[in-house]
Amino acid sequence: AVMILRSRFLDARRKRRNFSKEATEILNEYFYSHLANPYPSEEAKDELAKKCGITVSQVSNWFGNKRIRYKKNIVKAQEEANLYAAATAAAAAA
Amino acid sequence: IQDAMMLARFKMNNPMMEQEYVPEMDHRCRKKRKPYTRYQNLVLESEFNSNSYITRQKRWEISCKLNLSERQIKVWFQNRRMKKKKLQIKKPSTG
DNA sequence: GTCATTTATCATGC
DNA sequence: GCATGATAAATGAC
Repeated sequence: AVMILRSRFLDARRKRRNFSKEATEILNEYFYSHLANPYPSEEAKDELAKKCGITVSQVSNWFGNKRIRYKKNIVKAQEEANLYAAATAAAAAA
Repeated sequence: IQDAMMLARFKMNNPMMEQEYVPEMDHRCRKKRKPYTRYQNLVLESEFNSNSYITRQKRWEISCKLNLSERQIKVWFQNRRMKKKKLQIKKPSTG
């Protein structure tokens, strides 16, 4: 028996509020315009935090989540693309 | 369509997709993150409360008691110290 | 050792 | 019901 009792009942800090549309827009604009290297410097994080009205830690959190979740979607799309690629290759060979 | 172009551009050069161009793929052997139990956290927090830096001896003891590797104990204390620092910056009053 | 990350999980918003 | 922000394990650079 795996009784995984967790000490989450003391985690009242996980109070989360969505960012404003403007902030999300600014962050997304930076992310997609730096897609080849979506790792903002500390200075860039400071500026983004000021523009978005959030903390630098929140900016780091946002980019961390954005990178991993974007990559996951890309991986799924890649599998799909490979599937289609294999099908078209088989069709071409035949 | 448009996704294919974006995908191609993404795969071209991106540090996020290291597995695309790194021959030796050590990233796939990465240990899956597994949350610790309430008891494990209680023991670890208790020890951290007495000392933020754990000794080799106590690390071995706790490792046996909690069925965790010494490396996991070490990493837990490292992360816990970072957490403490972040909390102190957040609320410096009577930290 | 610190510290910015990756990744999974958690907790909430809607 | 997932999207999203925050946190907890785990890795790697330095």
